[in-house]
Amino acid sequence: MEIPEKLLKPYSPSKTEGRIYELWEESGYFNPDNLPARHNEPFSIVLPPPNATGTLHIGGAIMTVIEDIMVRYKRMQGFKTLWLPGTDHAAIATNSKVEKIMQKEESKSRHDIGREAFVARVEKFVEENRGALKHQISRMGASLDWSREAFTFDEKRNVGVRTAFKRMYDAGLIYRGNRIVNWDPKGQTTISDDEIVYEERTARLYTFKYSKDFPIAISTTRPETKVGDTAVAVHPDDERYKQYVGKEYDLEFAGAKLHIKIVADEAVDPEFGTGALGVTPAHSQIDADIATRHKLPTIQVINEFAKMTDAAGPLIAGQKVLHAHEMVEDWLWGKGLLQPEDIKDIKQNIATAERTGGVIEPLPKLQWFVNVNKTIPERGDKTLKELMQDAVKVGGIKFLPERFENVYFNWINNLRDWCISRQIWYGHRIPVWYKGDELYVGVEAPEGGDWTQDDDTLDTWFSSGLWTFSTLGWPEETPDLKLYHPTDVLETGYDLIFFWVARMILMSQFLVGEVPFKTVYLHGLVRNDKGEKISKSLGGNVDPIEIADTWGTDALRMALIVGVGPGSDSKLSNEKLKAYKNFANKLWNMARFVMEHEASNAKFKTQNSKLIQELDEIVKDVTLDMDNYRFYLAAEKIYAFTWHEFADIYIEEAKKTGDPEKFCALHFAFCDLLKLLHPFMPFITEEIWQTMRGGKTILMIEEWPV
RNA sequence: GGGCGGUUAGCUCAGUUGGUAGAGCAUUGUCUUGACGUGACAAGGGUCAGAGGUUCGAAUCCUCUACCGCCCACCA
Repeated sequence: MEIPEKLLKPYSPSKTEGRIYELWEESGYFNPDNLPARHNEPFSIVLPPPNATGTLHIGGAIMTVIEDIMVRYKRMQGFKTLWLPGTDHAAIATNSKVEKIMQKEESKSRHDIGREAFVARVEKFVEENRGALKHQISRMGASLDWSREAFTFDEKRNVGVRTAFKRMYDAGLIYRGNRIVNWDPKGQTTISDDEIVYEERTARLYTFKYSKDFPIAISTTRPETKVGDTAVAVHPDDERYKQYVGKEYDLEFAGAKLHIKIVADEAVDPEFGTGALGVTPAHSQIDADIATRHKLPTIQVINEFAKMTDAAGPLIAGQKVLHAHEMVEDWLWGKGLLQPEDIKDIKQNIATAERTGGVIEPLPKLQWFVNVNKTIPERGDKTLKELMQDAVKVGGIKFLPERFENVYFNWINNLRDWCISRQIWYGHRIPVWYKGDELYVGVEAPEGGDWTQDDDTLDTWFSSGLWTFSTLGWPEETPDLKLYHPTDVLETGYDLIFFWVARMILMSQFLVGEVPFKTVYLHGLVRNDKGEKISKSLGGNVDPIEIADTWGTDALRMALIVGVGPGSDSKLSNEKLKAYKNFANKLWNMARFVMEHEASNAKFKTQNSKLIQELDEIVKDVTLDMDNYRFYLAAEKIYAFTWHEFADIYIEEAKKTGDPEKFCALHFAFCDLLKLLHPFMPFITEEIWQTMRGGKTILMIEEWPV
């Protein structure tokens, strides 16, 4: 056989990859509707939608690669394989990113340009980014069905979100309530419990009495909030304070008039500080809980701008929280209520907002919530919490690695009602309209004038939670939805268990009445040579496209996969990339050798060939690994066999003996090895296949060897 | 305060149900052999964190300890 010119030179990814991806796209086989008839049984994965804010980072690359491996494997096995792409509008992330850009470039805030102009601006930004993102995902070799591409904020998904809201509202699972929320003064919005990042800081713990006459000393790190106190709580068994429980005191503290009741509550730790807790119901979740139990009044003394309200009293009203802190401290010194020994440094976890870094200020606010503890008659009187537990306990969802199931259950046990309304502008507007005292909830705006829609938008995870079925056409009963839902595998990073995996289970269990997926494969974080976290926010950015340019996409894929089991963090090093780049070239030369020595006329008996016997073993072994999601092992095994058995032993042997039967066996085995390798190194294997077969068939849909 | 993960060759990591340790890279030596020097052959290198236990036998199971890392939690 004549050897093409290109095989005489080293393998060139840059001259190959674009052309091969086009070949695949033109074949139409990314779309399961176009697959040959043997592809019957469905297999589906939805791509975790990358944020439309930016470029593909290394975490997005590993996600893409793992899923592409699964999908290519299943497609070759004959499944009607759908891998559905999309992007996430990532409401809060995008909103704050555009705000940052505007602040930096024009020193303007979103309030300066108004809602409409701001949203238009964000949409423009998103449109520019989405195209780039698609290109980058394709560069990884992703065999995604682009004809079904979705966006969490497109019209169809919008209908899905409004429908979900309406159905949950009608079922009493969504309610509007005045409760303590996590307020981010910097981002000017509420955030959910999961969007809080705790930072350890040293804080000063002050111990003092409200006034000379008050019998009990309290401890606090935030004296300025004490103007909002309505009680002092002690442990019921605390002998020191038993005589005071039930008594009430009127006093003046830092210019504010307080009415303090002494209450006994189990939540108080008698060992901490003085064992007495000044209860500030408006600005602490635990205090709010105590206040509810003891029917205490709530006084809001801090506003949305982290300034003291008028209720804080004339001394500090209008002051910023930090300044008020100093003023109250000064007041305490001046009144002789504080001595140097009353101030201690303690370690404290301070709550900050994930996106803006702003210090969270708990505030009472009228917001929308998802009730996770309400029983649902149409779902067997279970609560959302229980439905989420059932999905894993009896619904058959398996986590990989299994240990994350405990993490999941632990999260559910601690779950409170989910605050879903946000005061940012970019996102799904809450489908609620008001007219006077009337309230209307609907998929579309109510008929007639005078209705005003709720200003708030929904938590971005509300729409992400619908992703497995909103992408398939829900709420319509589409053929796609019937065929591909529940999806087979959900593959994502373990850091998204709470944000996303749990929310998808919640939404699917209630809205569709089934689990959203059967297996959850969780990948770890990719770190650099030094073991540091590679992330956009921390700098030290590693661009997967740059790596693919330098080493070839196939080498990058192998480097990301080999030796990296689910759930474990990994390191990406140049040594590893080099090793697999070399492997690609080795494979290239094997192809040349096999083609040069093709002995198509020779007869050979496979049962007599040791190579073929060993090949059978490796096929069985690798197939078992693939079925059990051990891609890191499968890849390594094929690599080792191809190089160190097939090439080092069998090619050398054939060279020495010149036996035509041996060359024939080589040819046969090499074709199977290309198939085994294809999910991992799709570009070079397809390129070799095309060269050997003269473009007659396409490796992507060849049958997986058995 | 709970929970989880890690600790195996210089480096990065495998080791699926327990049977006297493996890979890649790195190091050293040999090979200017027409598939490939991005190669081949070969060599060196580990008391599998420590202690105890179960077992005929443990890197692998159990207990404890140490260090590193992560997650969760309403100690104000």
